[in-house]
Amino acid sequence: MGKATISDISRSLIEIVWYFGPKGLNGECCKNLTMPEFIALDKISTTTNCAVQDVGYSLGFTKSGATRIVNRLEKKGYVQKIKSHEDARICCVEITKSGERVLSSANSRYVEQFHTIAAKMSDHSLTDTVEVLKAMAKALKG
Amino acid sequence: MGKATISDISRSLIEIVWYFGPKGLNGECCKNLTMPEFIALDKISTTTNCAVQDVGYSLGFTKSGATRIVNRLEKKGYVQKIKSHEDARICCVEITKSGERVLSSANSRYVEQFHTIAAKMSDHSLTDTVEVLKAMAKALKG
DNA sequence: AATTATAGTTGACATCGTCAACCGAATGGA
DNA sequence: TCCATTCGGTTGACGATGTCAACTATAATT
Repeated sequence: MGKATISDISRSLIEIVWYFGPKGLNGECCKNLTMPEFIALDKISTTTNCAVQDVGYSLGFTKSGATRIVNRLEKKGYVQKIKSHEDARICCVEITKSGERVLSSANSRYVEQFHTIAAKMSDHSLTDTVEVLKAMAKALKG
Repeated sequence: MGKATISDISRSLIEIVWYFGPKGLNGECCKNLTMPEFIALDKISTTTNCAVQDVGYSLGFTKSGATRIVNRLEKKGYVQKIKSHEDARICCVEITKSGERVLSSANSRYVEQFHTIAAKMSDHSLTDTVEVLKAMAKALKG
């Protein structure tokens, strides 16, 4: 038996990340929406005049990768690209009605998954758990 | 401006997952080790007579995918495959010295990243945060 | 002994993101 | 004003990664 080389916190974090990440949840947050698409769609829905590159920034993709993921979302009918009036180089990406439905549905499913897990954490209240995760997410940006 | 369609907890969880996941941390937990490889290596290092499929199970991969990731690790010199004596169909995957070094190094880097974030969470002690994450990881398996 | 189940491998394939080269539009200094 | 540069976006070629289905070999069952 090899000794357990990695620490508890690493393993816990990785398990969480793997479970809620791109490969977990059957590889899709929602029917027809991968995790990066989920993130992109959220970014688009909360950003006015969202340029293609803005999507790339929030995902850590190159501008090429940004174009590709936006195109995929467009093909699925969840967003549309509109040339900016102020600057003709920029494409403003906007979420469609269909996109909003899918985003909302993905969110529900994601939250539901989280609640299922949180319900099993007998030593921690849902509120506490949520607070820690929110604080952690906030710390990522600081 | 589209209304923010998704809930805080979804967004927080996703941000964490994205940051500590396959795409975050420069796409590699450690030089020359992707996130699935990290997980596989940990599984291998803590499992006696680890079959190729066992690696697949812990990642949620098909047996084909398991073969491929083990082969990749073997090519990098981090594991070796040994035919089982009891059952000639089974390949026991074992971590090498080099593999242990890399795993340990990836772990350090991962823990360090976590501590950097945790240090910024002024409202939550490191201990509390760790406890919540451990409990959450445990709940995933229950 | 013949059938069936299991572990693993492999070829063909789809997905996805990067890199580098490119286009067109904006901008700024001579 | 003209030209060089910068900037947003797109595209072709590519590499990485995982699945599916077909296959081999070994074990277990009947």
